[in-house]
Amino acid sequence: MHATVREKLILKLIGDKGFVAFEEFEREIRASPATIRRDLEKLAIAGKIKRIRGGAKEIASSSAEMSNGVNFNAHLTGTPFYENIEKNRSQKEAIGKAAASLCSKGEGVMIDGGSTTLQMCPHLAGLELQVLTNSLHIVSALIGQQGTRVLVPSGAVFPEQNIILSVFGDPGMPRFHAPKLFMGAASIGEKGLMQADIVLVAAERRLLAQSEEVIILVDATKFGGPSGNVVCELDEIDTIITDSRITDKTAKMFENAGIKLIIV
Amino acid sequence: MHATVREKLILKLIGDKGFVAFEEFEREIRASPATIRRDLEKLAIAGKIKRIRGGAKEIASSSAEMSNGVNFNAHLTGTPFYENIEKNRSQKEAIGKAAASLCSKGEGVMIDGGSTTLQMCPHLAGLELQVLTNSLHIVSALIGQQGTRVLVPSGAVFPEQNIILSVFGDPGMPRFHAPKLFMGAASIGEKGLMQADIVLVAAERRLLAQSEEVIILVDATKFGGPSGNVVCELDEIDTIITDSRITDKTAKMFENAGIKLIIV
DNA sequence: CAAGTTTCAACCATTTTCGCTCATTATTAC
DNA sequence: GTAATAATGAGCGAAAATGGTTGAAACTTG
Repeated sequence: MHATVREKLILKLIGDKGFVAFEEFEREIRASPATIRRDLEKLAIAGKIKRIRGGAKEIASSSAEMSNGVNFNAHLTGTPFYENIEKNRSQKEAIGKAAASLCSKGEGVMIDGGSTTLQMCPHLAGLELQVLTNSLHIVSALIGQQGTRVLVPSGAVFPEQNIILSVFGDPGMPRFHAPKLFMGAASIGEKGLMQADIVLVAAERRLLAQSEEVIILVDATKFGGPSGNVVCELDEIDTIITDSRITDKTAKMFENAGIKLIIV
Repeated sequence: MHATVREKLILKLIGDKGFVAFEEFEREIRASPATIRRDLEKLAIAGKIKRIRGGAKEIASSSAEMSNGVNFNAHLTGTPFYENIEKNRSQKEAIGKAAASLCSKGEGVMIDGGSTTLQMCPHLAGLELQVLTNSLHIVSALIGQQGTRVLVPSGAVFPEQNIILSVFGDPGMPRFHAPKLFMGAASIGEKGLMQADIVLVAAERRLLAQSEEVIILVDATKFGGPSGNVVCELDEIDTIITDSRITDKTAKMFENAGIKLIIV
């Protein structure tokens, strides 16, 4: 059996079942264990699959166990990302549109990555913004827009999250300072804004340091969610845009913290 | 059996199954293995098929192979860039492979954007390189590779060329310094290396300033091409990788300029 | 936490495949 | 008909892929 055939078969098996045990590969593929292992390693290095002890699984399911954070990685492989996009889609669209309407023509803004902030992008066309973002998803969403200037910081690309993050400790984009920062979140509550992934935390803190007005985009399912890593306290947040499913109690809590609430 | 008949048969077999093992060619074609190999090589050079060890497969899945990252190219479909990828494709693949073999494990390198340098990327998997690039095409080709670290400079995204270029005049990535720079070209001749687009010139001069060894990847159709903007003189170039269609006269000219020539 | 089991990666031997050279055969030109 | 050129076939050394073995690492169980 030839290498290309084995490769296709492996990808097919994993595509079907999500996870495939090594034993199953041995059964399905007419080749020695050593060869199968080599194939798996090659595919893992190429980023097509993820090897785990006892077999191999698709890339996507690795981020599914990253619990409920904004799933950037899924954008790479397809289905789970679209699930995430579809989740609360109409709310996210409305939130994104409202966020876009806060931008003035020609302004410079920063946009953090996430499935909610991503929904801003279609509405930014024609505003002639200068957008600084560290998210490659945002870059790809904005790159075709005429008149929108996209800026990125220097740094290393983190493929799991698809963001650019300077590893030197410096901001990576020293000369840019924006009045507004649009940011998503895994969850938000009394203790502040939280992300599940610490890489995202590091990235977002960089952006926070360079911004004046912080605007958070979250659908109402994110309130009081599971614990995570605190990105910032509530008093660093200026505005929250969310949907109407927010409870009065939660709304009151944010208003007491001095946060402006926009409900769409 | 006549050459033209064999050729048609080969293309038919590959068209049907996608991948055909060499053994199968031997069975279907009444000719010696040596002849079949020669036919395959001819077709591969012509860009009709793709040879791989153990047989040959169809050329398809050009971007599918490397598009497991974010799609920065949606706005570029139908542009000259895609035509360029197909032009002299097999030569570019061979050149890219040779260029990749110059990299040592764990090394830090810079890769300029272009349809030829893009062909390096699949061969870089597993080398655990630190790659600095200003080309989003290169980023998306490398982003899925486990172990390959991708670095980008800060700056504005130029959508026409899909590159990141600092508009402040600074290098955008001050702390990175790489031993090797891999670069393409629109044409190259006695006056030096040339690009048609002045944005590319600006971007490449930044990279040149941070590199020690400059390696140029050009297929042989680029020699003595049309006039353009000079990126650098010949004496700044250390190595040129090209295909065997280079003329003796041109080869002599480069060697006289002290350039090491690698012909694939 | 210790013993036992499973899984894995690294190593080496074997097989397969490839590119090169050279001899042979077919084709063309004169 | 003969010479010259191109195409084909065969053999050989090098490179790549594969298979098997072994010792280490990770996980499990008592």
